[in-house]
Amino acid sequence: MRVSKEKAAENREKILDEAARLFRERGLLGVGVDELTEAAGLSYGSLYSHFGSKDGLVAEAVRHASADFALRMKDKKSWGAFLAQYLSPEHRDHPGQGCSVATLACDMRGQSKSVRRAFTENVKGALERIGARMVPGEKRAREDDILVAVSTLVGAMVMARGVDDPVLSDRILAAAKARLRAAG
Amino acid sequence: MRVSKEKAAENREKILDEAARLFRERGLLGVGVDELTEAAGLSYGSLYSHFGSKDGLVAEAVRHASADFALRMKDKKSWGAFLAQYLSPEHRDHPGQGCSVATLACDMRGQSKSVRRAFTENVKGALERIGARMVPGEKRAREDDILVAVSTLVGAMVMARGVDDPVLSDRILAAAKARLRAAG
DNA sequence: TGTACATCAGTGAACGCGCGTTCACTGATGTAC
DNA sequence: TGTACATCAGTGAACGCGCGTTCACTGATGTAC
Repeated sequence: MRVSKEKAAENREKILDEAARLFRERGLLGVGVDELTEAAGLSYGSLYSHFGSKDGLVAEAVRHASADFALRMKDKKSWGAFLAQYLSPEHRDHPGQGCSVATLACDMRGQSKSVRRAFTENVKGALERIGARMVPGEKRAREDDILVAVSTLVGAMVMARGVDDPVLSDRILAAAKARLRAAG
Repeated sequence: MRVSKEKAAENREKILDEAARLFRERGLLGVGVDELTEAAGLSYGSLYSHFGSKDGLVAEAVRHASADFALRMKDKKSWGAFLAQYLSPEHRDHPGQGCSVATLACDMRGQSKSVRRAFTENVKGALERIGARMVPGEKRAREDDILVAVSTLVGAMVMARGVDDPVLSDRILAAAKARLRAAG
């Protein structure tokens, strides 16, 4: 049945929230449309009213996930505080609330142009936000320094999540943290 | 029909070769058993004679992919030669012959214990082989330096492959190369 | 060396299952009069 | 303000499709005598 415009906008936002979380937790291929809409308290048909297709939802959810993580990191203003949070076991163990670049980079394989474009925007946004934190005050960090720092952050997180050995996983995060602290 | 032991061993190896390539190209979820066996010139039933299940094949193929890449990099003896090859656009554009850690790290999400264990062995092997190249002669590189170098290599490759913007992609590789050259 | 037969690598029809998508339908919303 | 009705967000049965797996079968291999 029809619902009010306010309720419809709420429902759309709820689907995006759940999609941004579930896609980061289990990957773009790992979550089906029924589970996405059910998590938002709706039936699967409503996804097609709002987004046209799963691919359409994915493109929006990728952007939504990036905005969500940026918001969560907003209070980590210093480079040290940002690093400590990013390279923490908590971030590693809760990808659903974490960095969308680290969780979705590998999922870009075989995705549509619009999804890849959304992901690329996420990367550019992350470079900008992280670069702004690397040097206090006006002086901008060198572009290469930012690229290398983000590569190290993402690589450390991806590997720490991939390995089965908790000791090695912790060591990967700690090593990256120690190194990047010096770059700030 | 039954085939000779030599032919059976050959067929098994052919399946592993194709699986190691296809899994790196399109992900562990991106290739089905019919395609895997067809690429090896066999029918899908034969996979179950050799490996018991797709999961069984995946665990062996993950190891196989790592050994394949190690062999391809064997002649890149110096740190500089290794870096130039690893962070090249050629490596980025041909994941099927490339580093299994960079291609399969994100695919570990939701995999079985045996597959994750095989992947973790790959990571440890990569750390050892890369560490050996970082410092010429006897002196061993510091453990943290190796962990950071591998994180940066993997992160740069994962991001360079994920983004849609070829200029940004090249810049990610170049920045990591310039930085890591100094660490060698 | 020749024959009989047990072994087993490989085949492919058939299975249940979950996927993304379509579309006729429902009924509250919001508007026209 | 009250009534009639067009709109459209949301529903869920049904679709075709591809997946991983099972299993009865085939027939060349390799062994026992």
